[in-house]
Amino acid sequence: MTPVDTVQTNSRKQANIKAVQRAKHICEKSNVRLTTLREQVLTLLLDYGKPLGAYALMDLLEANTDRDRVAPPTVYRALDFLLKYRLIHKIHSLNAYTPNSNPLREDCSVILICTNCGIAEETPNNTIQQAINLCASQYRFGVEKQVIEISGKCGTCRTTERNHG
Amino acid sequence: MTPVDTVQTNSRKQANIKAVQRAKHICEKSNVRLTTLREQVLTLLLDYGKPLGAYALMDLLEANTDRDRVAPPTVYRALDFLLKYRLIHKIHSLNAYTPNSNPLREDCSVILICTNCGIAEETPNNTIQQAINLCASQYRFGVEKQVIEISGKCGTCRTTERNHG
DNA sequence: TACAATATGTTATATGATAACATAACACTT
DNA sequence: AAGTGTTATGTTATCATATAACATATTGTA
Repeated sequence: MTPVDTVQTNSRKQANIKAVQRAKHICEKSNVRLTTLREQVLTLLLDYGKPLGAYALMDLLEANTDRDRVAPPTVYRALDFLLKYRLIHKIHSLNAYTPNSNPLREDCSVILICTNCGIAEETPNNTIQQAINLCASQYRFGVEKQVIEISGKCGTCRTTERNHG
Repeated sequence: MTPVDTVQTNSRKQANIKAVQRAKHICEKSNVRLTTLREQVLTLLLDYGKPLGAYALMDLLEANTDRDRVAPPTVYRALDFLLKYRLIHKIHSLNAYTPNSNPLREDCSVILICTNCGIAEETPNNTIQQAINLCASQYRFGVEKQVIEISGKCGTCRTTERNHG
């Protein structure tokens, strides 16, 4: 697979390779296969560095692999698999997908989405998790899934704006 | 407009009428109009009692008003207006819309979505809001919008399950 | 009334996701 | 290695959600 056309530091490249290796280990432990397709999708998401929609992923698959045509079910099935094993997140407010930086973590992951640069940073947060659990218990609500997506300007973009614009 | 076909207690009917009145006041203060279409959409959402998708709303508009055909842009524009003035929320994890039970409140609204009965309950929550603000400030992230959607079983459904099933 | 601004109607199309069925790859048994 | 069940992918069609672009109508105001 040819590398996607984004600027990547060497350390990020290394981190992405490690993320794929971790994914492989997780799949092995669950006795499921990180097939070529699934690995390609995960790698594209890691390398791109920003959330990608399913159709953008289809285009990248066609551009960066030897596949000629990729139909929607192909990529959606790969995404479903990666979601199931918590290797990626779906960002509902963007209809886009992004790697899960820590698939084994159980608690709440908050996603900070920069409306300026498009980067979505994930952060574990026990405080928010506790607040949600308390809130839910007050309603006797049994939590199964939670979507926490914060949009705004990231620190980097805010600093840049202050200096230039 | 004929009432939508759902069971409604008198107190809920009254509450919904008041919610529409509040919406009118809010629009007056902002010098914008809660037109017939917009009021119909808001009323349908209030009466239905559960989140509704845009296309379901189109069907209900056709069924419950004297409109013959309602095209997508018609309902989406009404939804955009109601969203802008915070009279409704979009639930991203469902692609559906639900009334905002307190349009004037500024802080975080958490939405508890029951996967069993479909009811989405909204709850203001200062604790979660503070936790989010703290989390964001640690990343020097400037919050503009937040989506907090919790899915699971509501208290009522859990009680019913315990007794019957 | 005439005008500008706002709102709605109408047609077409973009974007996101899945159903249903066919084929291929894998993994296990004999 | 051949057969068999399971898992994964390919393929076509379609559903579901949302918007662009332009036409017409309604409203508020000079």
